[in-house]
Amino acid sequence: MSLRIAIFDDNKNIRESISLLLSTVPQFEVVGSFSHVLDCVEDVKECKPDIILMDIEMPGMTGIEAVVKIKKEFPQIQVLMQTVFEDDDRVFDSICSGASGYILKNFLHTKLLDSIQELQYGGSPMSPSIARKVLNKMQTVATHIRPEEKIDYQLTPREKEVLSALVNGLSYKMIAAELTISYETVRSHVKKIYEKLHVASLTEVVAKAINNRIV
Amino acid sequence: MSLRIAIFDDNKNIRESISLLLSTVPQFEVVGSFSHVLDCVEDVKECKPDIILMDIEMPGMTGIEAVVKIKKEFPQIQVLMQTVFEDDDRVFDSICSGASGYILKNFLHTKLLDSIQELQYGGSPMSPSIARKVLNKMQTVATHIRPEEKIDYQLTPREKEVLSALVNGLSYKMIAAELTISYETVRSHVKKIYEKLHVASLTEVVAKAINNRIV
DNA sequence: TATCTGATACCCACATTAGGGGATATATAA
DNA sequence: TTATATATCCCCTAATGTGGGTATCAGATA
Repeated sequence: MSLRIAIFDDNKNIRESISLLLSTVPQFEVVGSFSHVLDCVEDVKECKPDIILMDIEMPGMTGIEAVVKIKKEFPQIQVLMQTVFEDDDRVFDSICSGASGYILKNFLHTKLLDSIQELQYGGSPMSPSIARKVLNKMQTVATHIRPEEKIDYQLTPREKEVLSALVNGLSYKMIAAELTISYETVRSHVKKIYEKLHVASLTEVVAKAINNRIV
Repeated sequence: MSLRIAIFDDNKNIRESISLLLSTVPQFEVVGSFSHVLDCVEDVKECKPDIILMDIEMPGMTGIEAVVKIKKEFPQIQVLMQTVFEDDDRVFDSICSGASGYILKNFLHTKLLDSIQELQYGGSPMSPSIARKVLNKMQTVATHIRPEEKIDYQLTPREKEVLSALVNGLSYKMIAAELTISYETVRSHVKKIYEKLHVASLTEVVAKAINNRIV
């Protein structure tokens, strides 16, 4: 069973040398080769690739934006980003866009064939330095979103209801109506919430509630 | 220049076969081989490895906990996790613990040597399926922390300053003092912000600002 | 039984924010 | 040269929130 591959790269030489390289593997079939991604969705619809090799820097629209569009239409297609750059933003954005692999161009000649096969078998080929960046990012992101602030403020169920209503922008009156309790009761709950969260204004409550994912 | 390697694995056969494998490379030197991690910090202090091969499942303390301790004391040491398991939690926890690579044991015989070298040169070796898991996690985490709705509300720089002060819980008075403008000016800005964000109360402003990461 | 907590409700006095105006100065764009 | 946008300031009234209390009642706990 052959594997259909499409190439997006604004450099003609690179497209051709990649094609040549791929042609050495019998089951690889280059079904499309494009110099820009302005019509990428149509192009992909036409040539129906299993795997796309996507350059990042291209005129008009970047490969990253293209991947977003393509993955939206054809989520099953695997995209391998290839670029000369390895700045954090590009790497991170590529991953978020839905790419399944990311290799630097100076690894192309030695690793491209392996990478494609790895993709095919459910792996995510990455150049070593990219893999390291990804892991580091994971670490910082994880310790950033997870940890600490998952303090338990010991809010009662009712207080949590009030709190989430507050975060949704309701006034005390509206909350009273919503929960069918009196305005004064809402006030009592809010006072308790203030105590428990150690804050002194509604805006602080809302900020703290959202940032600490209490609601 | 030789590379000092330590092994932590409760299975004696595995430790020995790894040692044997590593001994085929002249510049690799196995400086320690341990069946548990209960004294890992002391062990590491003693044998001073550059790289540690860490099994996850071990009696007493898991490899993941051990990595946390080791990286705290010796942050420059590179740790390669090796395990038969690839459930999301273990993988994710390992990465958060500070490991620089993660390979499955059934790849040990073919990939261990390459992996160690990759580590040495600043890469992060991962078995293909692990790499995929990591990328997927990144995607979900990323889309979770930076949710789409990055709508541009066209706030002016000054309005953004006011907004971020609001989110930090400051009152109009305090903001006025902070920005050295009058209370009334703060009010004017806030009015504008209300218009632009289509909201009608401070709490909504704060909630919207945080959720859409305007600030 | 006595005490505590969660949820409910009320009062008063004061502070702050909301909503409706209008005004001035400056720079930039049409 | 009018507009337009930004940033600044002011007034007044109504609505809402803040801080200090007190009180009832049910249910769990000591």
